[in-house]
Amino acid sequence: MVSIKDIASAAKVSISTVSYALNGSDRITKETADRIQSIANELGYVPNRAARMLKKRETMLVGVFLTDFSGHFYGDLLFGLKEELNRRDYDLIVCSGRRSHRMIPERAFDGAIILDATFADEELLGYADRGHKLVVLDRELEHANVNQVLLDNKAGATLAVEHLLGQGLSRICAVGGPESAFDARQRMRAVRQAVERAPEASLEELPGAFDKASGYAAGPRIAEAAREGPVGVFCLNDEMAIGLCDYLRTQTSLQIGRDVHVVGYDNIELAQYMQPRLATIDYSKRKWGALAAEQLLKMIEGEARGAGADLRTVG
Amino acid sequence: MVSIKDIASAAKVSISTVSYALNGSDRITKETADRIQSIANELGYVPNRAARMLKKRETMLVGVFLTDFSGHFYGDLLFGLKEELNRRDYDLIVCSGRRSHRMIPERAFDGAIILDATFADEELLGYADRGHKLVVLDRELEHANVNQVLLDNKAGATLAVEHLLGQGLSRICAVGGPESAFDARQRMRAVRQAVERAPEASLEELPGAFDKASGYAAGPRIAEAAREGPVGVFCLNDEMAIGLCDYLRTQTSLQIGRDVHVVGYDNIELAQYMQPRLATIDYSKRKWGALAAEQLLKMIEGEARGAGADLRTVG
DNA sequence: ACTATCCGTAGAAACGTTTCGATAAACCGT
DNA sequence: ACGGTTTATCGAAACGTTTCTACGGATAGT
Repeated sequence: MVSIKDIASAAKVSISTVSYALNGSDRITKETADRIQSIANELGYVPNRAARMLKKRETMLVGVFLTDFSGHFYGDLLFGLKEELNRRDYDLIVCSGRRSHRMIPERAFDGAIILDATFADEELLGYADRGHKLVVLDRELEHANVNQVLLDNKAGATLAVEHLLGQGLSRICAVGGPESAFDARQRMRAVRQAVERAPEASLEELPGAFDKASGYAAGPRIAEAAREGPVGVFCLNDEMAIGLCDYLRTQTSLQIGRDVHVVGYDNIELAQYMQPRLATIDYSKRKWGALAAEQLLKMIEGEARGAGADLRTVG
Repeated sequence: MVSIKDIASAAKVSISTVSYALNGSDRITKETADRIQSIANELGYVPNRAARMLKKRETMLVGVFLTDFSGHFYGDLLFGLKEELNRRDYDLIVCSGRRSHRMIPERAFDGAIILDATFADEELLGYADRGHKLVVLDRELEHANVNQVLLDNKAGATLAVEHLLGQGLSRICAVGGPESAFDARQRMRAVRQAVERAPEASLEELPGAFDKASGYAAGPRIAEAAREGPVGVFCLNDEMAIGLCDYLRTQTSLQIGRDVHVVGYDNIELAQYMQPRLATIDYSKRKWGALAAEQLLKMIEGEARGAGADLRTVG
């Protein structure tokens, strides 16, 4: 593999000159710089990322951690993230699985974005304590090295319940999320408040885990409730709503939109292709991603500047 | 950040001893090794990935390149990939976008898996020429450093057409893929052959680009054809099939499954949630991913062994 | 013309590992 | 007790960069 050294000997200059030239330093005359540049191109030189990482102590890489690659949820989010990072000359890397967590302490990137239930809060705090920069998505975590990008879960869940109440439904079911999920707790709290505010509305809470299976599992209880008249169901995310619809359609003769009104949350791509189209709470995932990137870069570059890279002893 | 050096001085041994101990070499006595190990744990030592990459000239990382993160297609594939790689102690990294291509020549990973239309064949061959190991998914590319993992597109497409013919449909439409896509060409060729084999079947080919929009765009022509009796449509992938169904449902009164029979390809997750469920050609994406991983590792590790890592002059 | 200043380039150290070869101590058999 | 072998540890070089400091030559000022 051709290295800076090869260019140096080909151009009959020192390796430092090559380095300066290739990085566009004005210490080098334009002519030598151009000459070196073209020799580098000729030889097909590409800088070695590992060496640069090691020396500069920065990677220009940001990792995003997802619970899994199933992906329905993440397309737009990742798009937003990537765009914003690329604008600032960073690259995005997507990771999943417990194994890959170690890339954080190994300094494989300059910062990480966490949307991954396999990270415990304590684990994240541990990384933050050691100086790693993190952004957590829709999770509560207080630390100088952690930024949070939260959704307005309260507003969204309230909207969902009011949508159901507005259709004249007074018997509301809510299918919840895992106890550990911050956003699930926020949404459910808002549901309770919204139902309480309505004079004669009633609420039944059903357990869930944010996956299709739990929506399906909630089916029987909801079908039973629907025997006594139309019922409004708010599933705390779309996956569960889809699971529920699946149950209702295949295992009962209840009609969605008449006997049972379902509303989900997140507006995943699948939602719009359901028949009938699933009612859901939408928010801009792209913007969410861009915001997360911005928060992370603020921490990364903020420190780089703050550390006084340009301090020099004078006189 | 704590380095091997810190451990060395804490343990009052040389850094080489620490390195050997931490890597489980039998040059070091068990007692010292244990002592060093526990000191490392105490100090919270984590090896620096960049340094190790630089020195060992390997990353234990594999990159997979996708056209975009939209994701419907990739969940299971990535799962299969990741599982297989993890079994062999490699980590998986997902990348997208032209910018990130450069990570290949920069040696950011030991090999890459390409399922990304933004790579031109020549670009890939260029990398391969420089010694980078690649696996291309459903793409034809001959090179010593490139392995291909192909799908049996011919069998799948034949199955799809025969499914339609078997339902008594004799007027077949096929919505194609981009001209540059190898799998699209293979599928379309099989379609033609299958139709020709059927005595009185006719085929109409419509252009497409593997996205929902092109399925939608094919709608008017298909609706027109359906006025003269039921027609069978094979969309060369599910995305287009879904786009077509969307058109038929919203813009016409034709009934899917009666006036128009649609079959797709890939069995993406969305397919099973369509109403009615989309007929499609299924294959194991998980297995596909595992196979790709295996092919790549064979090249990577094959070379490592072949290069005689264990050759030693004796006598 | 002689020193002071500046400018372009070179030299060398450092980043954190791995690993080859060397070295000193301990062991063995006779 | 002595050479020879083994054993545990150490020293140093190397991976490919970046970047601080040094240096020599040209230019400019008086």
